[in-house]
Amino acid sequence: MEELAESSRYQSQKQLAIRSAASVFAEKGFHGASTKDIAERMGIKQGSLYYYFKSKEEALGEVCLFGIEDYVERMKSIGSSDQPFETKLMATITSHLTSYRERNEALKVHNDERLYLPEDKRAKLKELGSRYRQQLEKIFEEGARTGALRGTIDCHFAAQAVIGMCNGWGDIIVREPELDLFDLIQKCTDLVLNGFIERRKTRRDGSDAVEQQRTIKSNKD
Amino acid sequence: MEELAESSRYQSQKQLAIRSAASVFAEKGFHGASTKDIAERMGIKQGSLYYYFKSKEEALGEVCLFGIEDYVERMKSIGSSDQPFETKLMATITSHLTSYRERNEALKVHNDERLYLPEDKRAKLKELGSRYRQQLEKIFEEGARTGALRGTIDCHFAAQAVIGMCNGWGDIIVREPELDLFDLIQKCTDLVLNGFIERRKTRRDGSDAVEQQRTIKSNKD
DNA sequence: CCTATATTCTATAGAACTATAGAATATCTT
DNA sequence: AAGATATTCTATAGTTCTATAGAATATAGG
Repeated sequence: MEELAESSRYQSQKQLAIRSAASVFAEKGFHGASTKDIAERMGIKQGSLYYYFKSKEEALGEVCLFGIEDYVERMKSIGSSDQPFETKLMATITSHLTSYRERNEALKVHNDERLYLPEDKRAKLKELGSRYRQQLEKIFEEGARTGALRGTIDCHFAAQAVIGMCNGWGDIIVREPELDLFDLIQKCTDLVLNGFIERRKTRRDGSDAVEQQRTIKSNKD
Repeated sequence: MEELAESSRYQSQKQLAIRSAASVFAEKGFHGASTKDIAERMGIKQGSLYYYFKSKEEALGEVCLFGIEDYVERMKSIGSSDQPFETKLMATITSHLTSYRERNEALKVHNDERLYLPEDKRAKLKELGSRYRQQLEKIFEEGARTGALRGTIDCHFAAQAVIGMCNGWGDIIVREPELDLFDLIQKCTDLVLNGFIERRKTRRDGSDAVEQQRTIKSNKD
């Protein structure tokens, strides 16, 4: 009688509260956003907001964690699916980029405002992020085992680089609603798989021509 | 007699003020950082800070613009140098990643706190960022012209993706001082040039085998 | 309609923060 | 040393913000 009351109009405002907070945090940053701003966006008075959150930090916490579990879960199911490496990679990139459009404010906040979170939530968020990265790392490791990847690939690096690149598109995706997300997903996947350089030229010597990757001259020091 | 007084101890504190502000902004965010925090990190009292900045926003502005022109300039000189595409790309990645270690707080602030800047500085920063991206885009375009790049590469995408990936390493570079930056630079360059997948298998059919890039199956809809 | 519960409101205490003014001290130049 | 300039300090006005308490209103179920 008190656990789940989905049917009534009661309780239904909590999600609106989280979304309002997310949107104001995204716009003004955590400290720039006042509880008055959030309440007004939600259509209530400043004091009333404390019915939903017992502090501003808690509001940020709920915003940051809102839906993130699902997101990590999705990553996990991609990893354990039966698809070839290329497909898993593309699915990951799809999931990551798409989520920016689906829940833009929340993710933007998640990226920028971690540091204002109370310690426990920050730890949880860090752990979820780490789980997410490890999941992707496993996909790369499997790709390496099955020979889909070049042997020299550092899987830890690879996972981090892909996540970084995807996050780099986050702001742009949020700012430019007309951007063709599917096109972007394909290009990102293509970059990660194939890189940018041409490989037309065939070897002149009779060697095995196992690798045609170009190496780059070090210009260190 | 009033323009340049480099030798005296006067004037020398301004840079410290900017660095202090940068470091506190990076830690706590713009609104989270109080002028008291900044002053204390600098070793002076709160009120004294206003000798250097006439407002907190101005401090943020100086932090964000501090050194950025040089940075964009360096990018330009890379672009106009006489090196092959691969070298230019690596130089870009080197410059970008190295700058995080050199001036970590300032760049972190630059990424996160743009939105609190007064309009004019924000515009300037946006313009500098845009110049930076265009410069990199030109390098890609030249690579495409000379045949170093695959014909299908979208240079605008490419520039943005590389910048995004580099920024993704920013936090990590700042947080982990023991990280081997040169190793990271090489891996990033390698990824962008070659991608991750193996290309060992040679074609069975007698075709020209011009491209061995794998394409990925669309799983849209 | 009545009771219980959920939601919102008003009003405010108390804390923190920005920016300014003017006095005080330090450093430079001659 | 003396005057000029640069830097820092103290003290404070005025503003804004968070969080709480308790009253008021809305909704649900019998």
